[in-house]
Amino acid sequence: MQITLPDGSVRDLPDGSSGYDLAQSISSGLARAALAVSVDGEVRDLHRPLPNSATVAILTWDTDEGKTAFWHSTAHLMAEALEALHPGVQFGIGPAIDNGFYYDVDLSRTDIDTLSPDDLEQIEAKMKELAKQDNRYERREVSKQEALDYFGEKDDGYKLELIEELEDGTITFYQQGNFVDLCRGPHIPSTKPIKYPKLLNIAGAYWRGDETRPQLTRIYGVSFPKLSMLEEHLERLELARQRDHRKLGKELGLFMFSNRVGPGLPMWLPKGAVLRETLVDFLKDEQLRRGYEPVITPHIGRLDLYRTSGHYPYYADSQFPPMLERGGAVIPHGEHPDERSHEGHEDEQGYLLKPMNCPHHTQIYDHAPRSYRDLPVRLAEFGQVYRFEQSGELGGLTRVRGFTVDDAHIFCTPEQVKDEFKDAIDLTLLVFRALDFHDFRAQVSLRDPSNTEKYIGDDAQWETAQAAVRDAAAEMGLDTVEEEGEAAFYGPKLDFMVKDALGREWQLGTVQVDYNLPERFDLTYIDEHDNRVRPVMIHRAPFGSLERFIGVLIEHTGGDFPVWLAPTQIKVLPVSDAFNDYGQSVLDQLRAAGLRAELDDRSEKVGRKIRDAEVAKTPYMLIVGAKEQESGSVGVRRHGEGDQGATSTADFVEQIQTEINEALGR
RNA sequence: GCUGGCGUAGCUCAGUUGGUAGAGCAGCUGAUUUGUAAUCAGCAGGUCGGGGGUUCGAGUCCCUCCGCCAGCUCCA
Repeated sequence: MQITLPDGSVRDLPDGSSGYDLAQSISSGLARAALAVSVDGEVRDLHRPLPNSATVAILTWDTDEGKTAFWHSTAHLMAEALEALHPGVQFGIGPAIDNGFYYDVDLSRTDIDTLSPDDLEQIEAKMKELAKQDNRYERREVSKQEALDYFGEKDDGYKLELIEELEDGTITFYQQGNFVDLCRGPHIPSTKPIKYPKLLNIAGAYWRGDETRPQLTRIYGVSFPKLSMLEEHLERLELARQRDHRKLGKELGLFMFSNRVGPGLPMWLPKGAVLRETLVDFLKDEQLRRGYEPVITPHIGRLDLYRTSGHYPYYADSQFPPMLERGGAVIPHGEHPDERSHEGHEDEQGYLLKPMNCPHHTQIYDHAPRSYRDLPVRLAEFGQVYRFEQSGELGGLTRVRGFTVDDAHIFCTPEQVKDEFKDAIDLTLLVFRALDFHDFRAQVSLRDPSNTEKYIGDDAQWETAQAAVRDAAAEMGLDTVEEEGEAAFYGPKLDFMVKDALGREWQLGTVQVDYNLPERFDLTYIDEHDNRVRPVMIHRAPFGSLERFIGVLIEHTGGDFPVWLAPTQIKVLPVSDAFNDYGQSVLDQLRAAGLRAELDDRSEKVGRKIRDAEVAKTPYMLIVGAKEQESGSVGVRRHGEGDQGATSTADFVEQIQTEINEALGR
């Protein structure tokens, strides 16, 4: 048989050889490291016979596919261990994920109701014991009937449901030891390399992701062939926890929550408020250059406003309940206001805390007749909005109930849409660059074609809008991924996704085209032929929300903000009380130059002052003592880098201002 | 909202089988006057998340509510 390797070289092997034979023929080292093979692009078990002529790549631990096979095999091993310890356990699905694997299990027929951390240790121990038996992962093709018969007795409908959906003739079982699972594979050759499994946590997960179906117990884990790899992995997890924005936000005094104020309602402490306002000023400045006009609108609006926009009552569950007008509420006889659903009644009057700013902005656009000569009209507002997120979804600054959108709505002619959309992308990229967000994903969020009634607007509008988003992204040279079903209910979006310290992806910046709201609010302008026509609306928010953005920013920087953003940029540290006056004069100079500086005039040793400033992640420390006082200079120390030597105060000011301007691209 | 875990001083955490709270840091006071990551001493600080129950006695056990965390579901 002729096997082609990815590098183009050809190997001649005896007919019927497996991937494992191929690996061995290359080198024994590679054979030991081999986890699976890719045959003409399809990932397969190492010990399956190869076709007579194929391109075969050996997949090792260094490849995603290799890791997937390893972790997925660990999931089977865990299932085997669990079944041995708790007979009667039923299994849902157990795939490999980015960083390990999980298996969903139903314990209802077993001797236990729930799993505790102690149980996990016990399962882990059993896994190690079973792994040592070095059982092969055996693949077996089975008929549908055979598959149904096998699981018929032991399964309340999980595997059976999966089997029902499969075509007869495509079904395979995998068995290692006494454990048999429905599985498409691939798997590693045997259990032996799974020496260091680690079960990390337990959570609930709905069967097939459907909240109306039973909730299973999901066990997350990871595994490695070497102890050092496991240790390194756990260390990385720990480092990620160190960068958690909730932890750093507390330590650096940036923001807080209060049970009395309410869950999901962040409050900004002085340092955090400075950080946030600096970000706001940065964007305001840039928007001014790009022809945006600031507006300010109230936090509430009449229910009718949202009836027109389509938000009320259809999104009632994710809004704070409406404030009904005194005497204006129409409450059916016998119904207590507190017991009413949030959906309300068509003719009741009242106000809603705004879940978004768009409806208000349409009214600003509409307050005066608009000419094509006026367009585009770009209305910008850092608008605070409120959404009643489900309690279990709240978390730190990344998912809150009250947040600030760096919102702008651009009203333009259909011809201007593409350029305006591109400029909004450009602005978003500028923001990302200024903050060193290089690792983001641009996602074109389209409507779900199989569920179009979730969205407002007709098909033609959607087609036009989706094409506009695609084109603009392509022309800006963005590498995009398309996701169906991720659109806003009023239009498609281009979303910028960034990961947090734990690898969870968050939507930050967003640009959206909207042909619907102008229609609903009957917005018009007079075109060059004196006709009243519809403008197109573009929604855009480079940060997305300040809260979420800053949460992710904290995790990216680990709290080491660039100088232009640092709440305290400089700390002046006199070596003793005798130099507090000189320190004060340095502080005055820094502040006069517009820099955010503080003086540490405590009766402490400099070592202590430096330590405190370092822990607070202050970018610059200026040590002042006799030498400096005499020559009018400062001893510069940079956070994390140590002593930078002495320089005149004026030179230092100039140097730091240059650094700031460069960071901002000015 | 669901499943599981957690909630002790401003922060990080101890608290044995139930016998009515303890440390370090931070804070305050005093001493020290300091040259590139923690000076010393003293003092003060807690309805142990809230409420209810069991008990002679509850931070420890039970119920309930609130909040936080992980995941699921959701996310205009």
